[in-house]
Amino acid sequence: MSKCEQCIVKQFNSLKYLTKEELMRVSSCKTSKIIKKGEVIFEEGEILNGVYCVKDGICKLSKLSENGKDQIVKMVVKGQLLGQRSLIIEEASNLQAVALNDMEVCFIPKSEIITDLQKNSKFTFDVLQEMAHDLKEADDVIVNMAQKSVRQRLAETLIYIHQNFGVNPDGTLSVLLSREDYASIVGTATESAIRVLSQFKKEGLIATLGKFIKIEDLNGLKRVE
Amino acid sequence: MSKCEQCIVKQFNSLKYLTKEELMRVSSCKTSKIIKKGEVIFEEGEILNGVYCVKDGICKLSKLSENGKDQIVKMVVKGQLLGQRSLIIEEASNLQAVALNDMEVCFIPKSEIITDLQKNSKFTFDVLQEMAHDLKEADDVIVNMAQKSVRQRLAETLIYIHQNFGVNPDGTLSVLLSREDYASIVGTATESAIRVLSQFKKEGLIATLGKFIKIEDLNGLKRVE
DNA sequence: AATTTAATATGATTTTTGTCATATTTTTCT
DNA sequence: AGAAAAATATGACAAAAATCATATTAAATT
Repeated sequence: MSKCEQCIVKQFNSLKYLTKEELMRVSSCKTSKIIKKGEVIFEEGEILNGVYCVKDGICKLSKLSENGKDQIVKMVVKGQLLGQRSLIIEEASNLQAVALNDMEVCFIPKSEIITDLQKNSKFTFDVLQEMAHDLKEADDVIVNMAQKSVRQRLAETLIYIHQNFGVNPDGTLSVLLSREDYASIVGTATESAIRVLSQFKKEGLIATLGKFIKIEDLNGLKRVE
Repeated sequence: MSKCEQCIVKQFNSLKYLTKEELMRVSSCKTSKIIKKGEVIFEEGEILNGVYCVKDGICKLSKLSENGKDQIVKMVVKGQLLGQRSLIIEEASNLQAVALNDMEVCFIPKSEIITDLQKNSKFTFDVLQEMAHDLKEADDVIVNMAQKSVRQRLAETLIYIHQNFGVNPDGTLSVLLSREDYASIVGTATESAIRVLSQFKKEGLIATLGKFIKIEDLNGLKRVE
């Protein structure tokens, strides 16, 4: 199995602040996992016994609302950690994680990482910084959810994905989401998401190549009201 | 001026993990402030040079949406810290803080607290835990905003205030909010908030005593759909 | 105390979004 | 390849919420 010390992925997350010794210890007890598209990584309410380091792929974090609909709260990509929060507050996960495409993740047991979290202050502070950043982003999502129209939210979602997760060589969004996923990010009915995307297409803001979406007019999308 | 070492308020936040020496240092450079109801503690976009420890009173944290409406994202009460996030990520505040009643706060300069944040691992870890908790709460708010009706959100807001901020001797909610504030928490038009509250009153779920709101039927509120 | 201003309240109407029904297309499975 | 299932699309209608108008009440100011 590959070693954490040499793993390029750790450069993108807080693990880069572990010392060589700490990394070797983590490396020796981590387990690598392949997760297929659509598979559940962990369930809402599940007690996590460690964190996942995403080596490849992307997943969605969602929460089941009382009305039975899933709400996607965040997407986690290659390079990021998954499940730190539950570990830190020692509670069951309040989110479900599902792979959006085939993934490769490393699982690091709680016992190995928790000491670093309490001893290595650089590491802890970096986790803290990332969490502060996530919180800021969450606040922005709250404001958008509360104040903007479905049309605006969907436009912004497309822009967000474009900017944060990149595009394929042909310019289509590299993250492939179903209409239901889009609805679940925006917090609307699937039919409404479909309708708005069709509208965007008619207006020339986006184009679809098979299942893929391509942003044709980024500034136009930014102007959507 | 009173001393942090003896201050009861610190028991409710991460400052309790500072050592006696650290506390004395903090105490010697903190400044105490009285903030009147309605006054701005800090503005959105303002660069904070420290954190506030709330000794008494309550304030709202809000963000101005692009459509010109304020969205209240969180309320901070006596015992809690204010402004940690901006300090941690070293960015301007993305929220505005306004006192909801007369407040007493202590301002701790950044320079004094940042070293503790990087050296005292117990302190850092506690801040991390609080932030993880806030993030979980923020996720729940996102789901509620996205999936629930204004009626439901307002009912839940009343319950939240009741449970977290307590009641006066006569049973009315101790936090006094305008209808506009309620609208701004729930993310709706002021008229809609007023309408729903009137409806709740007609249904016997709440009563109003002057400007104060009293929950008459907690279980009924919980059942609101 | 009288006047102005702000907050609360309510009706009428429009806009936005959700729901249900039903095609049509695409994917999956045997 | 062909059947079954799932995803996408669109129309018609209902429900929720926003907007605009206008009272009414309460608070602040002189």
